[in-house]
Amino acid sequence: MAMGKRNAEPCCPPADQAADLRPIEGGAADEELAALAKALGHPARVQILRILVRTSTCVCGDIVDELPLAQSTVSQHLKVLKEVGLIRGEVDGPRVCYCIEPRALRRLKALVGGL
Amino acid sequence: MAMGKRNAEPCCPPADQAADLRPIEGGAADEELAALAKALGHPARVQILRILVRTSTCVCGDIVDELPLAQSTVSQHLKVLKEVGLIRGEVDGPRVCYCIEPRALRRLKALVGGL
DNA sequence: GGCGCCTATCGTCGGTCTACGATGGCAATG
DNA sequence: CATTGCCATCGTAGACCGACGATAGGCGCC
Repeated sequence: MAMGKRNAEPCCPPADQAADLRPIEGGAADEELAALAKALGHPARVQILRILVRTSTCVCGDIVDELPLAQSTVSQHLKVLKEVGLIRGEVDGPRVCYCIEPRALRRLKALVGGL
Repeated sequence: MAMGKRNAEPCCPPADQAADLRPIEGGAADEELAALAKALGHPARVQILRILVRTSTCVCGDIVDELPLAQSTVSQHLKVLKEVGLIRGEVDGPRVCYCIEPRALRRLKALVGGL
């Protein structure tokens, strides 16, 4: 099992289209938007997010090469994005594949759009 | 002069509808989005922004009363929002009126929507 | 089994943020 | 002219963030 398969979608979510029912304003929404915005509040993380959105598939070990930062620093930025739920990381054999979490991205757009 | 006048628009921008021509992606856009997002990355600032958007007119001295923070702290949050251009503050006699900057808000929505 | 690659985590240092009280400036009021 | 109200700024203390090197762990390969 688990031969060298590393093509398109070993981890990307299956395009769920369920609408988000949480409110778009109020105290809880304020804190949620603030948390998401804080995660975006760094150029490197914006860049990482863009890379993941652009490829529209999971990216494994190539993210470090795209940024002028040390490997540990990139790992921490990935951790921040993962903690707010904007990205997902799954182990695919020897490497870890990161992909975007479309629901969280839609949620962010909804919260910002609701301003 | 200047009796209790504090109604609609002593400072609010005249609803300019000029489209923003700056690019929505690339290195400069990344830093711009990161700066805007960092300014939003605090619940108090999200709340302030919502207050200004809700009233859709300038708010003078009532912002401090809406938040559970000291006056100096609120002033600093206002300064952060002003430095990224999301809000505008103009002196109106004895008090200072804050209002939202629709262009910056539209720019933020465009940048987030462009993800 | 041992080696090498890739990633996460730890520890640390310097810088920034957040919160507050205290202080100072400015305009209107008395 | 003195006072009052409103806001900005300063100074400070504690918490957090961003960056890095060093270290540890998991997996494939020889």
